[in-house]
Amino acid sequence: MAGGAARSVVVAIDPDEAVIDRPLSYAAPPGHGLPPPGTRVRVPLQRRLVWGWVVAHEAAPPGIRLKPVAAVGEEADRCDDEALDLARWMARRYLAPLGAALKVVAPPPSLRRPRPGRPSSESASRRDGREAPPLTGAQEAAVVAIERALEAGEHRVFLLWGVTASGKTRVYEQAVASCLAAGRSAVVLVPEIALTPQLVRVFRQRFGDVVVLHSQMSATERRMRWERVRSGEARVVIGARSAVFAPVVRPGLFVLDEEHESSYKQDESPRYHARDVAIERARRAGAVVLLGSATPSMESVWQARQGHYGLLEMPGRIDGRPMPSVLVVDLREELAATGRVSPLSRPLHEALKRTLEQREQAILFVNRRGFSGAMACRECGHSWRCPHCDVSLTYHHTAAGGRLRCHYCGYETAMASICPRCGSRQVAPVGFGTQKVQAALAEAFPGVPVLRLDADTTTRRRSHERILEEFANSRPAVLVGTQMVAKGHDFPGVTLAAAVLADVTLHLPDFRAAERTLQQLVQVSGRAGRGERAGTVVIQTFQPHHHSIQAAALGDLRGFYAEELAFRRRLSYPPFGQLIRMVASDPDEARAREWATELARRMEEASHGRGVKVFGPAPAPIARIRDRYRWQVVVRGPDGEVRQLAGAVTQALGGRGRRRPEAFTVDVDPVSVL
DNA sequence: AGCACGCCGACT
DNA sequence: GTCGGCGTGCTC
Repeated sequence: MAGGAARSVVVAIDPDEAVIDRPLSYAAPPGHGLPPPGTRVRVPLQRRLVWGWVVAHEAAPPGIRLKPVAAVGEEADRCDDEALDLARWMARRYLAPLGAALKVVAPPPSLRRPRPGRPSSESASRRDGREAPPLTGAQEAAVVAIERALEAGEHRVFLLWGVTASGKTRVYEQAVASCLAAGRSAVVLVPEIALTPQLVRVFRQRFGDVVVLHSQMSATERRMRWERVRSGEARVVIGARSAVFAPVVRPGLFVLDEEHESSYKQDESPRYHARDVAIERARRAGAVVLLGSATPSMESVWQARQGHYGLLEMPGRIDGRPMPSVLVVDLREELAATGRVSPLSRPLHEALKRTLEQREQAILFVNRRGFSGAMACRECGHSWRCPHCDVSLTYHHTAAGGRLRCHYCGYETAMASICPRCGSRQVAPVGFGTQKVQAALAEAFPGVPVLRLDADTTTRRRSHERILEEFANSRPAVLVGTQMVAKGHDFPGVTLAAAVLADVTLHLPDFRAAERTLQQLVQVSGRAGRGERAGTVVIQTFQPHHHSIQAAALGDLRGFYAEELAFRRRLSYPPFGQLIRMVASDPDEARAREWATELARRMEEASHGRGVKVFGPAPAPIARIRDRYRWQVVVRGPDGEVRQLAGAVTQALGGRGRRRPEAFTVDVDPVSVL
């Protein structure tokens, strides 16, 4: 480059190719100008070539001979300015590397050139005009409010707080129709796409060309669908978390169904929350966000109460159907009366019997997969633990006999019959998981189909759908499962829903424990009585008077939210303050500990007088996973401020000096501090 | 002195 | 992720 101010490009390296914590500078490719920001480029790094994205231009740093960009990617793989700006926002908002943020907003990699013009296997013709039932008054009111905002083209966020079976899906559907009528596109997010085939069917029938995005797609398929969205050919997208980045043309509406679900938070870098990303995209595009839930997050309820979100309430079920009646079973009394704790208490057994005799269906929610909780020795209390993680092993029934399995690293070993510590043969699994409940049901109600839905039964493709379909077609039948049974299904034949042990989530050392428990119980309850016949709910617990359980039983959500918000305010927890969790992990415990200690010291030092509180350093609640020791620091403080502080401190610490731990993660707004 | 190995920091 | 530099500790 001859004389003058030589310019160079700043490139963020694709984090899958190399983990580089700062962008690197390169000279223009030989014989070309500087590729514009967003361009995918291949650049030399040491002795290889890696992919990255141009993120800026700058004056070439003096005194360094820059290597030139080796190749420029295709125009179709370029990140447009909108996506690039969103990535920059995410990197700041979540203290994530820009490369990681770009990875999720960029066009998915195209392996082969997509054949143009060939319609994708899923595309369907438009079938508008389906006979839809008329809207209820509450639905109508909600739709009108949303339509007004859409017509005005203004950015608004609505919280659609409707009890289970109040018909929220119909509101989404109408909102999408209005959005399309306004010439704009809509993105509908659901917690897990595999669990919502019904929603997809309804939307296909109504809107025809609906693009579904999910993680089990091949790369080619994903790219083809993505292109159809970007071109404006498809204007309705349904998908899980990552679909929030769908490159819709003129976005007008973002819907988040079950907005309180923690699956909207990505648990790897960039640790974004789809709700926040949707709101940010909508703000930039002048679009509407519709957050729907029967049990909204504390954050959204607070925003609505502050008047920042419009509140749309639907307090009754469609067709005036009654809310189910709830029975709380005190397991302490069961224990006293029967001398043991069975997953099926006498009242639950009775309720199941009635339900199955009437050829109706039941759903049982169990908090733990596998057969039981920990394996323990009755004589000396010894419990079997994973040699690689600080957790108990869980007993599973398999074809190969009893196995003890670690739910964190997958370690597995044969079931023991003798205690290694005291030699006793009195060793048995304690507590119960989905497998044990399934077995107990099969024994108590021979001949009745008992289906199980959990992480162990849904490893294969489409297994979710198959299990749910089989359940839908069997009467009587029981479905047993982990949280996935509670998520938004609409089985009109279900008249009984039960939480087998409601307390489990209450014991977690997490400030959201009460909120989670309430949400789970209300969602479980919501599965019962959605059809013609009224529903019954059974909640089994050792703490029948806990406010989460009482609120779920009485349906007193207002009371619960008021109480819980007061508690959060008192302790400056979200939504009244922001949390950031930082975890250092390393095979060498001292290294993890020392890093966390230095981090806490610097945070403490920098936080003076800024209302920031530092917790730790402390071993993480699960202090070791896969032989990595984990030490954490949690900071809490005013929104934004604490983030800025954590950003500055981690960056300073990341410089030279102390030996870095093998992994160091920063989680802004963690869903749990576990 | 010469060399293998593991650890650590840097990568434009 | 992957490379080279360097210190440690062993061998010739």
